[in-house]
Amino acid sequence: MEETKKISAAVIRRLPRYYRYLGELNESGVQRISSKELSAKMKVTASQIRQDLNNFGGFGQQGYGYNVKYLYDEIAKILGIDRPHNMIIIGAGNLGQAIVNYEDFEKRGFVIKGVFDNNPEMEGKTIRGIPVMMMDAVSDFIKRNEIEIVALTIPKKAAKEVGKLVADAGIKAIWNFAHTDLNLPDEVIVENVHLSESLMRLSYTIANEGR
Amino acid sequence: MEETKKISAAVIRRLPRYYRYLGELNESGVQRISSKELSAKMKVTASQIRQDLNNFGGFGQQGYGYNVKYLYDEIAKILGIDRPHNMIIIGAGNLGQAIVNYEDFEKRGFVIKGVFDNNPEMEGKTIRGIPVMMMDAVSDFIKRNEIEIVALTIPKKAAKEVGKLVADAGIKAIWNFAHTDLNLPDEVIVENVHLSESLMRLSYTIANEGR
DNA sequence: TAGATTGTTAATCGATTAACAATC
DNA sequence: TAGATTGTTAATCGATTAACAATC
Repeated sequence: MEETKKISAAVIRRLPRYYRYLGELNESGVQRISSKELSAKMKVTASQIRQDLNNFGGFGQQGYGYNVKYLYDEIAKILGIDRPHNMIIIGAGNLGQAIVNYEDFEKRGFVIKGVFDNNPEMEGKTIRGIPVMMMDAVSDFIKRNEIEIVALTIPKKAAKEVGKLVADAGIKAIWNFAHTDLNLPDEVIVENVHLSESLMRLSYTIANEGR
Repeated sequence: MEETKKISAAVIRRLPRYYRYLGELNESGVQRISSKELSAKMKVTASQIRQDLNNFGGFGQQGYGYNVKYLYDEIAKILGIDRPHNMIIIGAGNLGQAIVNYEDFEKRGFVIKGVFDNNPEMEGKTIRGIPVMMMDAVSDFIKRNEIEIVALTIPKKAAKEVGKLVADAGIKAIWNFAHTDLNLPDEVIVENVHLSESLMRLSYTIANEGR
């Protein structure tokens, strides 16, 4: 709530990657690391690492470097993954099922409480033990189960409408896999995963390689 | 091959979004649009649109704006999606199947020629008519079928090794869904889709909202 | 203590926005 | 022609890198 300075999107984009590397170092039993060593591993400058981290506090120690486990835990706090987040999936197609079945999200505290679809044949089924429900139940479910996040894995055509529906139901954030922008009020957080755009960037690089 | 000036990653990141909006305008029968109108729709500045496009050429006309269909086609060329790209999927799990079943990629010219896995039970099966083959056949298949792109939808543990395998087989680009960096030679293009990092960024925004 | 490495300020580099002459 | 809007240069803003004093 204090909100001193605004953290740039570029920094936020890098944070999960730091977190991943620190997690791996921690797993391997590494206890300390300097920005220089980490920079070599991650192929970024040591200066950038120090600048990025110092947006959030002084986590290191002169002459020593950073304690891996400590920094790892601090970044978890910054990322807000030091506590669970309730999530539902809307769209029980292949992609929705892939997300449900990918257990690592749950390990990170993203708890999938339900899956929703509008195909009556799916009703009553479960995916990895999680019940599939019909769309008419979604608003109620969000309110009663303190759902913070909706993963939208439905076709583009329906996405704007369903986005509005869950926004009205009080969802905090939408993880949007539909190939469209949702155009919701500013207080609804939207994180887009546009796979087709990613594939086009790849194609661009192929077409224009030679760097 | 002429390679005049280097296009920044920021511009490339925006190109597919322009392409998407222009496609939609074209579908709706809109024939011309000014940078100002487009900027209002896309919520970017008109200046940025003009600057971005002028990296690749003068596609507009003073006093008129841009011809939607023409610009759409030109961006397709820039993105290299004016010709087909052969692709294989390695990893026939939920995510791999989701990509195979998502027909829009094929519409854009990304032709999936095969799916590979190391689970013997999958051998001989097909997904949307595309055969699932075993990993020992992958190198040969790449060479014989002019495969340009590999989508890697396998667990992190195996990803580096398989990445090296397909790089050695002469693949141009890897669309990497594994939660790891591949560390391949520079000539191999890697486009990462790290879903867990996307979800953490979303979580960050929840934890630090109030902008 | 001497050496190492952070935290932070300053310098550089690059990207975005503004402005406007060119021109359709 | 007059009005509109691009293409492009200049100004601003922000992000990255370099440098180094502080300090463990």
